[in-house]
Amino acid sequence: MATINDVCKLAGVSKATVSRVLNNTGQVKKSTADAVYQAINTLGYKPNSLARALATNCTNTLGLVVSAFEGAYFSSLMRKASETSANDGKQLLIMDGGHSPQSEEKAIHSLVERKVDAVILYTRKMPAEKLKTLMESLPVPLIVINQMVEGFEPRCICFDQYQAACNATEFLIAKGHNKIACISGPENSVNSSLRLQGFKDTLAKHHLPLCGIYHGNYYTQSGYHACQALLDSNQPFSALFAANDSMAMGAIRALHEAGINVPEEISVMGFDNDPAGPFLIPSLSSIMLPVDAMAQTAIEQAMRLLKGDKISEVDLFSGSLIVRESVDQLKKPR
Amino acid sequence: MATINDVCKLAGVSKATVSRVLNNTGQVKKSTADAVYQAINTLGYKPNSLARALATNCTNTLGLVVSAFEGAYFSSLMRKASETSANDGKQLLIMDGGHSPQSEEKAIHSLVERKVDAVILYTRKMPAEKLKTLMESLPVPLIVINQMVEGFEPRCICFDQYQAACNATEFLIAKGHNKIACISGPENSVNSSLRLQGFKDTLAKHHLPLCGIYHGNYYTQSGYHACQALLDSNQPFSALFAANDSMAMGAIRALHEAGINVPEEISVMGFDNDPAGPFLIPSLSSIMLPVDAMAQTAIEQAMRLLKGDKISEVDLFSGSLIVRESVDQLKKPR
DNA sequence: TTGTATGCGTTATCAG
DNA sequence: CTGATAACGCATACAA
Repeated sequence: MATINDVCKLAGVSKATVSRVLNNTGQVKKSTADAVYQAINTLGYKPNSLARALATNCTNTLGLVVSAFEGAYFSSLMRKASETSANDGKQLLIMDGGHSPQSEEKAIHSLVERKVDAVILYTRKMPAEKLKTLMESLPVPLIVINQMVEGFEPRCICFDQYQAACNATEFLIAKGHNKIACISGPENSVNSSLRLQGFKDTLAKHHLPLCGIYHGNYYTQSGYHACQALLDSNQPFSALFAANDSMAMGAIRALHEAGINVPEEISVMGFDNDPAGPFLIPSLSSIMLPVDAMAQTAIEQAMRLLKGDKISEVDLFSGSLIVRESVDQLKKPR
Repeated sequence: MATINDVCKLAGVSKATVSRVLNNTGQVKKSTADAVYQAINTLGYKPNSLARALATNCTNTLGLVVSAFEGAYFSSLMRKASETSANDGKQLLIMDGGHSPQSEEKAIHSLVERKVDAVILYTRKMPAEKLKTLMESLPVPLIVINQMVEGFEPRCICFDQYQAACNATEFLIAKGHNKIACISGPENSVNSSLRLQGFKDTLAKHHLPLCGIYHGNYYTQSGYHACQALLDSNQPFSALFAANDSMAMGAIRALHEAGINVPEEISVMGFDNDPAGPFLIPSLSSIMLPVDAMAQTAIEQAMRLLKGDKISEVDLFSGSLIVRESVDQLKKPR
C-alpha cells in the first residue's frame, strides 16, 4: 500500500503539501497540485483512514446496533439507516446486539472503541436506567430507538406503542367484537408492555372483559403455541390481537389446524405491517410502523449532535391502521 | 479518554510496561502488573483501537457486505457470521451492498479503507471477472459467498443451486406432475440461471414440456404478478416451481384470488426454506439452504487465510428437500 | 524485569 | 505558497 510519503517523493513535495491538496485546506499552486494528483493516481494511493482518524479524532463513521438480526422490520431499519448516513457522508457500521442487553452493551463498546462518531441503538430490552448511564458515560453521542430515557428525550426516537395498540383494539371493537383475546410480547419488554396496556385499557374503556392473555417472544412459533394454549383454555373469543405479525401468522396457522376459519369465525389483528402481510391467506390486518422515518430521524439527530447543533425532542411516531382480510365484522357469538 | 500515558503516570511505570501487561507479551513482575491493572481500573482506561491498529497493522475486524438487507435469508447469514467471527475474536462489521454490484464494490472499498483484516462478500449479481479483479487487487483477502471465481475456488463458498433445483423438480415429477410452470429469479443473476437450468434439464430428462417460465425479482409481489401473468396465458399446469419462497407465497396468493386451491388443484414448490414456510396455509414445501453453515465456513476460510494457512477448496453446499403441504400428488389433469 | 526510542500514516502548527 | 516538525496512542526492538 502506497503511503503519503511515496506520494511526496514521486511528486517532489512535502507531506504537508500532499495533505493540503488531499483535504483542500490552504492554498496550493495549481501546478504542484496537479503533480500531486498525478502521483496519487499512478501510485493508486488511498489515505489510511486509521491514521487519519487518529490524527483528527474523527472517523466519519456511525455505528448501529440492532437488538437482533431478525425479520423484515430490522431489514428496513438497517437499509434506511445505511442509506441516510451515506447521504450525510458517514459510513454506517452495523453490529448484532445478540438479543440481550449485555451483548448489546458489548457491541456498543466495541463500536466506541472503533471510534465511531456516534452510535444508534435499537433495543428491545435494555432498561432505561442502563441507557441513561450509557448516555452519560459514553464519549460519543448515543441515540436510541424504541426506548424513552428521562432527561435525554431528544436522543430518543420512539413509537407510540400504546396509542397504536389502542387503535388496533378499537378497530376490533368497532367490528363488533367483544370477546378479544391477546397474544402479547415478552413480559420484560417495555414496548411489549405498552402494547398490552393499550389493549387492556381500551377493553376497559368499553367495559369489555379480558379473555385470555398469553405471552410469546415475537417469533411465529410462539404465536402458534400461544394460540394453541388459548384454544385449550376453552375461553370463548371472536377476535385475537397479536403483538406482532409473526405471532399473528403463527396464531392463524394454529386456528387453521383447529379447524377454525379466519376471519369468518375468528378475526386476527397483527402489528408491524410485515411485507408478507398482503399476501397471506387471509391477508393480515396490521398496524404500520414508520420504521424508515424513525431510522432516518435517528441518523439526523445524530448528525445534528455531531455538528454541535442544539437538538430538540422529536414527536412520538405514530402508526396507521392497515385494514386487510383477517379482521371481519362479528357474525355470530362463539 | 484516558490514554496509555495516563496509566503510566498513575502506575509509575513506562508505556512499554503498560503495553506488556496489556498484551501479556514479555515478563512483568507481579506487583508492577497489579499496579498497572489498578491504574487501568481507576482510570477506566480502554486502549485506542485505532492507534493499536495503526501500530500493528491489524484491526481484528472482519467486514461483511451483503447484496441487500432483505429477508430472513440475510438475517441468518448476518447472525451466524457475526457469531462465528466473534468466537474467533474478530468483530464483524456489516455494510449494505445496496443491491447493485457498483455499490457492493463501494462498500468493499470502504471496508478495506477501514482496514478490516478480510472481507466477506455475499453477492447476487457481481460478475465473476469483476470478483477476480478484486481478489487480485485487494490488499486483504476477499471471500465470496454465492459465486464461483475461477482460480480462486478456495475463497468461494457456494451452494449447488443446479442440483437443488433438479431435486425440487424431481420431487414434483415424482408426485405425478407433468405440466410444471416456473417462476424464475432475475435473468441476470448467475444463481438464478442455475436454478432455472436445473429445472429445465430435469424436465427434459423426463421428456416433459416447458409450460410457462416467468421471471420475478425474488420479491413476493413479483411472484404474485408472475403467477397472474402465467394464469392469463392460459397454459395448463398442475404444479409451479418458484425460485424462492417469497415468490412462491405471492404465487399462492394469486392462485387463491383466482379461485384455485393449493395444493388440491395446483402444487407449489418454493426454495430457500423461509422460516415462515411451516406456518403458511398451506405450509410451503421448499429447499433448505444451509446458510448458517455457509456463513460459518466463509468466516473460517477467512481466518485460515489470515493465519497464513493454506486453504483448500470447500465442497459445494447442498440443499435438502423440505416436504410440506403445498405439494400434493397429482389428482386430475388440468 | 523494566525503560528508551522509534515507527505506524495522517493532520496541523509554525516558520520560512 | 511550501516545508519541517510535533502530535495522535500504541507496539516493539533494543538497551540497561
